Amino acid sequence: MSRMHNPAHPGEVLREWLPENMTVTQATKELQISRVTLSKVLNGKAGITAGMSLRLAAWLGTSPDVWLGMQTQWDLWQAEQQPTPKIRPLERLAA
Amino acid sequence: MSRMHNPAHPGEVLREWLPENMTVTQATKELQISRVTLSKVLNGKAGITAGMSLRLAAWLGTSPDVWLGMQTQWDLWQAEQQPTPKIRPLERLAA
DNA sequence: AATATTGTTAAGCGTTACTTAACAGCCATA
DNA sequence: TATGGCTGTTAAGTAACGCTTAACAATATT
Repeated sequence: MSRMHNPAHPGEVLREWLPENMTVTQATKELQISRVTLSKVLNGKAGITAGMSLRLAAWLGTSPDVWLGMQTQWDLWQAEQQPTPKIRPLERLAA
Repeated sequence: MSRMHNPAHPGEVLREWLPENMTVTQATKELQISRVTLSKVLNGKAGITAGMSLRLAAWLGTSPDVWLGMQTQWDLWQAEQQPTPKIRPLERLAA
């Protein structure tokens, strides 16, 4: 029992946080990153790093954990989709 | 107001989860990774990836989020220690 | 004493996030 | 119409990181 739905890529969510009229170029000036970097994030071609989450948090007034956590969940789901080797649970001694 | 203490590296925490008598070599056989990989994680010379967190979860009977979340918090703290560019908060229109 | 096993370091490979340069598409203005 | 400035995306190059196998010194085993 865990994540069952493909979680949205953080870039998709980020899109919704940008004001309608705001261009990518404008946003990158505020965030002080290159246009390319933001473009790739928005298109799901790059992930959100810790540093990026700090920038987003400072700019959008959220917690950094929101963005980084989203990325984490996405990474996890991706990893879950790949065949995992069968690992036998460690037998712990009862306390 | 946020993280103020240097969070422990996930590898340090992982150490406490390994049974006293268990060798790194043994653990890596269970986890099906190389000795080097686990060694580096335990010594804080590598992070815990999504795939690794799944392995640990399967083996130790925890949620993967525990390990990946720990890594996330560590990454965030590291990023916070570096000088962040001053970003002016986005002025949102009142609803 | 010789051999095996431990954990770590070295070296190489593949992936990814970042940058700047280059590009095609759109819009304004001369 | 052309021309120049803007848009967002792609191309190319660099640096960092996680992973592997090979090699090593130190310790344990036979």
